[in-house]
Amino acid sequence: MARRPTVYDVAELAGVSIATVSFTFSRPERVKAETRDAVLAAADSVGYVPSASARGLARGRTGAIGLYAFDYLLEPSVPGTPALEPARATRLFPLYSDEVQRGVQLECRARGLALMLGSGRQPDQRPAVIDVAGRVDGLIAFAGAAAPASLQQVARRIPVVELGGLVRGQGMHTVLVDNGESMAELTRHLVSVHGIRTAAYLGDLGTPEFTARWEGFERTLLEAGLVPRGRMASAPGDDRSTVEALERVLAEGLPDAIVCSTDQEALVVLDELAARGLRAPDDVLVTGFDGIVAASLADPPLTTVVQPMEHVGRRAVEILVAALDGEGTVPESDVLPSALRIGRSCGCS
Amino acid sequence: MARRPTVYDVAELAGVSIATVSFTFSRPERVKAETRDAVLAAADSVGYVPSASARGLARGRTGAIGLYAFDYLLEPSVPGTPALEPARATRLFPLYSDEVQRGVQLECRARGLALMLGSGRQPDQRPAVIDVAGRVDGLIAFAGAAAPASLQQVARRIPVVELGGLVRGQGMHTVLVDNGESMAELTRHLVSVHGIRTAAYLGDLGTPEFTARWEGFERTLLEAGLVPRGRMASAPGDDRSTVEALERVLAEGLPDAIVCSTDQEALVVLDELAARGLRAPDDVLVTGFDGIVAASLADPPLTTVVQPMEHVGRRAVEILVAALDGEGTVPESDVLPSALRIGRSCGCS
DNA sequence: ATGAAAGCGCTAACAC
DNA sequence: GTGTTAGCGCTTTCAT
Repeated sequence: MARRPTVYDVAELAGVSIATVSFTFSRPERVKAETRDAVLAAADSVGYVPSASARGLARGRTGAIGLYAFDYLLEPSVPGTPALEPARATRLFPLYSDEVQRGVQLECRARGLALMLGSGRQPDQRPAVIDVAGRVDGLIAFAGAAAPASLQQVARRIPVVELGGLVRGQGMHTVLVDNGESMAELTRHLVSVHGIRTAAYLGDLGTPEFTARWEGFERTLLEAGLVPRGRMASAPGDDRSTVEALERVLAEGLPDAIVCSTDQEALVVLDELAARGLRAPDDVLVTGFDGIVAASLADPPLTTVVQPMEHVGRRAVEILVAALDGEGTVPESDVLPSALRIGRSCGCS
Repeated sequence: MARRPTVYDVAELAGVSIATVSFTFSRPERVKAETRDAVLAAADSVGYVPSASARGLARGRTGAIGLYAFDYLLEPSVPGTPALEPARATRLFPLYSDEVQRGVQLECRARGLALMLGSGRQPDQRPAVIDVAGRVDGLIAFAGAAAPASLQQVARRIPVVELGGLVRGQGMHTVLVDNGESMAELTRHLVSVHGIRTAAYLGDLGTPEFTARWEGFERTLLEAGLVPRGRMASAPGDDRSTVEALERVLAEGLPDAIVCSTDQEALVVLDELAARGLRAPDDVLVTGFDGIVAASLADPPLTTVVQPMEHVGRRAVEILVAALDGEGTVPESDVLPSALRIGRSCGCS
């Protein structure tokens, strides 16, 4: 590849100084029209592509924001071995994080911001989130995707929005839904409309959002005078953990309902129940959380809590931009509305 | 936000030179263990986040690749006015480009590459693709998303993979399917299995891929001794253009089949036919191209050509990486296999 | 309206 | 094994 032409090449060809070249691009109105034309012509003729690295270094800003996400878990751990059967992986796309990412992308496009995507699985030792943070003016991260300590370190330098996270200090913001109350509402539906007496919970406590869901479930059952079975550990994206959790539930005897912390897990549960000759809602009620596309397409369609996923992503960008403009000194924690969506998996017709 | 600590701060605190700090991160094995520990401790304590701009400038490489995509057209042109009714926009996600992007993302993650996302709609005058190109070591672009001239300019400096584009010179690569033959196969199916006599074509000639599709259709009809109706201009993502194209088709009298250049357009056609009391395949056969998720979910499911979208994205990254490693001096044009997928919209049961 | 020059933070020879 | 130092390409005062 040819050496990339620089401002020096353009300046020389146009017969001006590099400062003039720079001004031509950054503040065209400050340059005489004919000078500007000469510079632009020179730039075109040498194929000038400004270096974002140099510009970023000089300006102290990159003009990009970052999105730090989970490693999908769709990548095979052993190359050549699919981590997930293609059919299932395909059926699940787009997941929660994909829909949120879409919102982030759309908002970035609308604002002319470049978006840097990063995720775990970097080969080196430094936390990958630090690497991404070094490339951008502000960072959005899914809670649980990066170590809280790393994120806090980053937040000391650039604004951070942790999706579904806790605000813990300066420069840290968050966008989320009221997970506890949403899960409580869903659980109340099962109790009051479907009269369940026993319910199992499948899920994880790895993030504040997940914890809130479990607590919303537990609290509601207790309020209804029912005794929740203990939580069975299961993680979205790790189907085996979900299957094992389900097996433990079944070993204790079929409950009236199986409440899952995410749609992704609920869909696995539906599949596994079917494989055992059981069917929702006839044999057991099943619910999810998130409102991903696959949830509505499932048979039966999942009863779930729909999160405003695109909106979550857009809002995160808005908060970041405000923070970059200096308005965001105060940590923001934005709670967006979610909605119960009744499918047939809970026994409703 | 506090001033970001630099190598100088870390070096001072650790009592070493900045070179040692640099080596500690880039080649840890070249540094004595205790020195390394001291540096890492110092870095941690000041919250050091290396500047990718400075590193990129010094190294001449950014460690990121770029993906330049269309502006979705889902953004309202007049703020506040949805460009597309939410229901339809949602139903269509993920589109062809989303699935390809997913492949790019997955491959980047697997390789520890950062991914820079860019698209049109930048507020300034310089082509947005130039801006993205300045930020990365290699660029993937959807054909038609950027002006060919800009892309060629970029390709003189960094390797470029134009998805579905033509290879026009050094540093330009492409990944695509055999659009002409695939469309021909689809058309032959309509002719030989369903015995169509008249067929209308809805689509665009804006990219080489689209042109090849039209030609494959036209050629096949002529070979079968049928006279194709002229192509009706319609663009995916611009629903109004598709609706108008359909109106022109209907004004000429209902053909046996309506062949669309993309699933996205075919889905609009199905909707609009329904709105006129017409139904595929009873009143007219309808086909698409791409194999997006919404195509299989449509009623009736679309007969279409399925592109290996995720694979296209992954392959593009592979080509770029090879080119960056210096193996890619020769322009590559990679043709991936596609497959006819029979739905019910063509009249098959 | 334009130019000179001092950085921006890091890397990589090269010297020690 | 570690330090010195010269850039990398651009922006941005400050002069002119």
